[in-house]
Amino acid sequence: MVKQGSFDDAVARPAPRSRQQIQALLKLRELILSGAFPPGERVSELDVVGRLGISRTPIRAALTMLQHEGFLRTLPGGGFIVRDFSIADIHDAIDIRGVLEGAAARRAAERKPSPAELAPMQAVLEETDEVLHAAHPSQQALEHYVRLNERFHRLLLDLAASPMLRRSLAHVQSLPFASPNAFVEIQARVNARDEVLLIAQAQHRSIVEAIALGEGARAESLAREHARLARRNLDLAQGRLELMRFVPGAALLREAREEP
Amino acid sequence: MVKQGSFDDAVARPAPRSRQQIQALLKLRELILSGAFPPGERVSELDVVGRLGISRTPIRAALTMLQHEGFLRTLPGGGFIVRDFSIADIHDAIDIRGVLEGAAARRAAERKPSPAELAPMQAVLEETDEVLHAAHPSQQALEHYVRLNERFHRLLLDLAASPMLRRSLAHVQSLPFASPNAFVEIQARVNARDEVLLIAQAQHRSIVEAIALGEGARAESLAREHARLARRNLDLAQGRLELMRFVPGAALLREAREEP
DNA sequence: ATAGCGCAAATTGCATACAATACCCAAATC
DNA sequence: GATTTGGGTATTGTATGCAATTTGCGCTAT
Repeated sequence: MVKQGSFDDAVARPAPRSRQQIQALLKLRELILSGAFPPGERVSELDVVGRLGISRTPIRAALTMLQHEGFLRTLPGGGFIVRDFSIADIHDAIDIRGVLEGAAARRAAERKPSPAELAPMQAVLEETDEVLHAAHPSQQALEHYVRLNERFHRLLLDLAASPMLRRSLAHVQSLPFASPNAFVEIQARVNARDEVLLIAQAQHRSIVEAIALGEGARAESLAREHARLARRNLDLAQGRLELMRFVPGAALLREAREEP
Repeated sequence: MVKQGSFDDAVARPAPRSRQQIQALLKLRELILSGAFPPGERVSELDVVGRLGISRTPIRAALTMLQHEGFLRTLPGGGFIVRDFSIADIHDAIDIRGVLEGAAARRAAERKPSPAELAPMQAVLEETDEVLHAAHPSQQALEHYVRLNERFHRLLLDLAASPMLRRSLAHVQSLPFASPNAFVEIQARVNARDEVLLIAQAQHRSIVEAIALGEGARAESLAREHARLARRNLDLAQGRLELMRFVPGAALLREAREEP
């Protein structure tokens, strides 16, 4: 009934088809995210060949994939350079994620899903409640929460039943700091009592309620506001270097320099 | 002041860096859109090599680009297959474009651009008025309108000053039937008196007005509604095969078959 | 001293040989 | 007769040599 997957997850999974390509993609992304290739530095194919011990062909493929994911820019004369990101870029990405998830929530609501269809989300809500209330702050509980959070957002997207929305969101979230879980780690460190997580959970509940009632506009604005929580967590970490280290892709961040 | 381009137009221009890749991409896309490779058919590399007289390397690059553009899907065992699209897919793509352009309009309004910044849009509005009122329906006038329409939508995106929005919209519009100009041709054929174009122009005016007044919510809903015009034009053509031929990418359309 | 020109080195783009893998059909066995 | 297994074929994945382009440096001339 819920026709989906039509648009292919090829954007989400960059669909590397062989072992060498997979290895090259994973290792290279890891190297970039860890700062081994600083932003602004040119990434030469032969350089990567030397570091990974893989021949140029699969490495070129991986470079193109990383370009589509947003980590690399192409140079006019050919070749790639590592992108850098400003805080404004992250704000921007989070906002667009909010717009898209808002659209997903609206479409989910307008489809008026049956209780049976909503059951998986309800289950996530309840399981999250247990995690938040039973367990005291622990790394394990946090990881459990992260998994549940991811599941919630995936189920929301499923309910929207929109291949194009799926494709667009996957594209946006290929940037690590645009994912729904991007700042959970930070928020847990800044606020041991998980206050923000409780707020997030309340928002999840409201979104599901709005969807169940078919209240599209409400669902949309709630989902948008929900994305703002990530911005808030980011702003909390702003300026505190010991926290900014936990921002995904922190190595690609350029601190705001050259202010008048 | 309007920081832009940060996110790279690499998604818009798939950034082929050499002549062979460009040729392969353009010719292959042309072949697919013209129906030379019917939907569902596997596109073998050697087959394309035979048809285009270009070696496998640039052809592989072109194939992956076309996959990212949405025309091809990857097969589990490797290789590509031509995608097909349903009317529902087109509706979906148009809706998401509406969502994104709505977000663009809102952000433009919330930035409260100065009259100087809005001048280019005002100029487009006036020039479009001239085209719509002076000229009687002619192919030349229509082409002029198409150019102006494209300019309007590009300027709107510029005003939003959001790299991520730019990237996402480019991604969505890589599918030809998701572009703002996709159905202008059809509408002109179905309704010689350009009624719909007048409506579109009125909507353009309202959007600019809302932006100028800083009315974000109004600008957003207007832009969304504006995208619905494309849907309406598509629905007008629905079922009339002599019109559906003019839908961009018509060769990739699968008519709704196997209904219960 | 500086600007412009030209050559050399480095780097990407292209082509192709070779390897690995998936697919298909046929044959044999249960 | 159905199922499974084997091999052969087709197709994609990988590596690398060669060509073309770009970049940067040094030399020269003004």
